[in-house]
Amino acid sequence: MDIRRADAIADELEQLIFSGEFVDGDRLDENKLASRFGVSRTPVREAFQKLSLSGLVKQLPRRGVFVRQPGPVELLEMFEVMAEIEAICGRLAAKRISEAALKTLQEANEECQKAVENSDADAYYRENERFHHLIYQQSGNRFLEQEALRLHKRLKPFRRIQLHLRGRMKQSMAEHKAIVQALVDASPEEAAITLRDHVAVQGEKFHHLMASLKPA
Amino acid sequence: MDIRRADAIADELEQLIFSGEFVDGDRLDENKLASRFGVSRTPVREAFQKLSLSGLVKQLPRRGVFVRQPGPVELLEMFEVMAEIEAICGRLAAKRISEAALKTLQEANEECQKAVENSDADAYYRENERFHHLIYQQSGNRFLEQEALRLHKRLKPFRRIQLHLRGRMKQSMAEHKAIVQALVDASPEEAAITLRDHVAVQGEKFHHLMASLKPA
DNA sequence: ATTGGCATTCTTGTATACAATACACTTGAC
DNA sequence: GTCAAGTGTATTGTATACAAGAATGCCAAT
Repeated sequence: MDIRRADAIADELEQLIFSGEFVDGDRLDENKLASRFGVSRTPVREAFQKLSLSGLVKQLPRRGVFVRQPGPVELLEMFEVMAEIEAICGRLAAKRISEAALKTLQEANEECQKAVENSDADAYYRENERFHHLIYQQSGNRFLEQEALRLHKRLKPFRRIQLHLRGRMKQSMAEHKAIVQALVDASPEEAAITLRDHVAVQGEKFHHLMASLKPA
Repeated sequence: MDIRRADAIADELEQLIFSGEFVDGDRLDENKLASRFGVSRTPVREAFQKLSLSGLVKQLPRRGVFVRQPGPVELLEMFEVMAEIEAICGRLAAKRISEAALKTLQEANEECQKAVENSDADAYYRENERFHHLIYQQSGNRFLEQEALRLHKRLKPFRRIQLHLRGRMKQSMAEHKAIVQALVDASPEEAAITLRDHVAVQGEKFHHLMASLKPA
């Protein structure tokens, strides 16, 4: 086990919420979770603190903690913000990216391409993530990078779903090409726009997907 | 005292760090703070969790928690992000702001003007905050609003300092006018640019201030 | 039958006790 | 005299014990 169990438990709980074991509105029982993880309530409570700050759970005083999954509206809002954040990263990266990083970015993109050809969704997902993280990094603003990573992580489970939509991976690749081109050309506004659209479309796809599932 | 002392302690510690009682690198002693607040270590530790997630302190496992004030570089990065976030709020608000909110915004701005005429820095600070919060709100994106508020709060102690620079309030007012005009005109890009510059200049001013103080 | 009040029980929030690790100081050897 | 190793102390991390508030169920009254 880890040195600091409270942190490990926070991660595990996060996974459990992402995986759907706990859904919106569920109360997280301190005692049950404590015995489940084989620890006392103390580290479980410390984990709750962390989760509540990330927004995954909500603490009602003297009532307990409840998992709080974003609804369709909030999700759309989050994707909108993600799109804008990535646009900022792109705008700054276009001005600041190094030649070496540009090369690495192109490599990551080629790996994406290969994954598309092999219809390997997992590989695509992995390389796509690397692609985006590189752009965050090349914004040259560590604070921005951290914020982007935070939000990216938060949207992870929702982004994954819409990857399996027909033709999405191919379309996404075309968008990547445009993004790389903008960075090569060192045109900040083009990079911002292409990245914004690239992410915004994810939000919209997801929204459509939700809408088509809801009436059922 | 409050019902939930851990939260109250988190707030108090935040204030203590902002006020400068604890400076960068200081170790926060659980026992000392516990007896200082008249509680046990438990609520103090819970408060630490919160603070570490906001980035005000850093937890080294088995070593303790240390206050972590951003250095000049990180501060500049944070202001850069704040500028971009506000630009986004402005762009969206220009499209979505209601007539009523526009009126309220103009009122807040007039209060700012009065404060400038009276050389009332406190009043200016208060109304300026209201002005910006209104724009966050009128972005029509609650999630974005929350994020903007979070960062705004984080930068509070640093923004306050540079308000006392000569002529800053007057210049700031001119910028406010341009922002309001852009929102009235419903021109998203103009709103984005004016807001970005308005905030970015704060970061630069602060940076200059720091630079002029550092050699001492 | 439904509603209001009381009591019981369960859960959260805090305090204290215990365990384990890191730091400091001392002591001894080279 | 300096460095290293070991012991002791202090501090963190976890478990348990206790206190206070909230939820639930039961009983009575309308």
